[in-house]
Amino acid sequence: MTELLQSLQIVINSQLYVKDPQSSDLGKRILSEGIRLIGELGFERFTFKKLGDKIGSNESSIYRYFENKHKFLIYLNSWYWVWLEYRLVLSTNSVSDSREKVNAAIEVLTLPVEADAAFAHIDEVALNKIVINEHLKPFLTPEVGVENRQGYFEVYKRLVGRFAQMIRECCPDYPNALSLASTVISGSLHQYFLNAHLPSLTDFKNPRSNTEFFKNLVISSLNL
Amino acid sequence: MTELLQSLQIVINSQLYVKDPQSSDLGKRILSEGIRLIGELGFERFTFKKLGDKIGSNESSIYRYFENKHKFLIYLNSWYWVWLEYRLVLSTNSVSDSREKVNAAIEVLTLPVEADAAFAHIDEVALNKIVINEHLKPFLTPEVGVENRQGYFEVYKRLVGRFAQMIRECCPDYPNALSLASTVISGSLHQYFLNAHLPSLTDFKNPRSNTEFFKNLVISSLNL
DNA sequence: TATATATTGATAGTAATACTATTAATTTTG
DNA sequence: CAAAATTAATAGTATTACTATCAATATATA
Repeated sequence: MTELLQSLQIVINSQLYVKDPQSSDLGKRILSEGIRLIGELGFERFTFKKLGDKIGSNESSIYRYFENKHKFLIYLNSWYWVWLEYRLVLSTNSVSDSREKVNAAIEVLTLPVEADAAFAHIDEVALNKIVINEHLKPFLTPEVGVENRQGYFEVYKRLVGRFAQMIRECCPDYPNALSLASTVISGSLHQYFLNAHLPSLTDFKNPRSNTEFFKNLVISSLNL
Repeated sequence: MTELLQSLQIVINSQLYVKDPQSSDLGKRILSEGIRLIGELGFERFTFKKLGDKIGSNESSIYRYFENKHKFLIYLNSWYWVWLEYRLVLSTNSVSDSREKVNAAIEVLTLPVEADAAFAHIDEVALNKIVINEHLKPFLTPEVGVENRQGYFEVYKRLVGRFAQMIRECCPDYPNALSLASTVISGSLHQYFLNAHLPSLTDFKNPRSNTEFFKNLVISSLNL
């Protein structure tokens, strides 16, 4: 739980920012309006200049918080993963049956997000939309190896690792817990994306049916 | 089979190019060196100017074949999907047992690619590497809906649909054939990516173990 | 073979982007 | 109230993703 409590403050790898955006008013406006603007424009069209205009501030001021927009995106994704890990632990911690625990985990990882009043400057629903559309972009660059070594993806790896551990506890002989965990987490986001943009590639009818698909996938893979 | 033979010529949606690159020498050099250069630099750093230099030609000449590099990437991905569909049908057509057919399909869809001498100007192995790294980029843009309506992703959808159909024939009651098909195709590429760049997120040891993971996933989901 | 036509190459130019640098104005803090 | 920190405004740079124009060259046809 120590690890969890540490993350409950949503502490993000300090290499991802120049100045902690959660430490000032301007910083928080950068986060909240940045989330809104990326959701609106998509990440490619989003620029610090547009964000500066939107918050009645200046491009150069935003650069004092984030080195570049790539790191800004990784920051937002990291925030989301830490928050999701926190919700994952909340929902599974008290569940003793290992199979039920895996089911509870899949619900948190695949069901739609609801706003969390605990973090006023972050609209988790809007952030979830960004993650659905953009979560792979931090990875899909030639620098992924270097950035991984610098720990930019630590929190995502921790989330996958935690879910994989639950799978292992459920079924110690299953040899692909990590692959299954990463397939579910990334795959579910992908299904949401397909449903929104390329619906003929999915059977997604509603979030519940998607969750049942992944529950069935996991439970039957583990021969339960 | 008509559909297959039609694709055997690797006919690509003509909206994706200005002038058919398979119709001239320069066009073929654009394809073969373009594949090499994107593989080397990654798609973001790749430019038509650099490609022009590399093939001893000019930026402006490449623009006479492709409107922009985004369409060039979709073209390359489309080429790959048509070729994969062709190999998929070759490997499954003569298999009568529906379960074996699904297994054969998973092999084609997840095992590494080997060079195909039938298409001299395309290095399929290098193209496969590009698809692993970049196949989601055509989708992850705000224009995905429009481009989908223009048929840019037809061949990918046909491939997913064909695999889904095999799943249905294997198990008519299974309600998520499309989701399962898209999860396997996209998920396997993702596992290759993770193995290359973020290996702590996967159990991938070798291509064969990855294929077994997806076979197990499908077969157990279908209760076979 | 001459000539029209299509293809390719070279050069220049534009608007937008992703920044950096500098300095001035404002706010915070001690 | 003065010093320090923060923010805003402006200007500037290199690169990118193109477009436009025109010259050179290859090819097709009469």
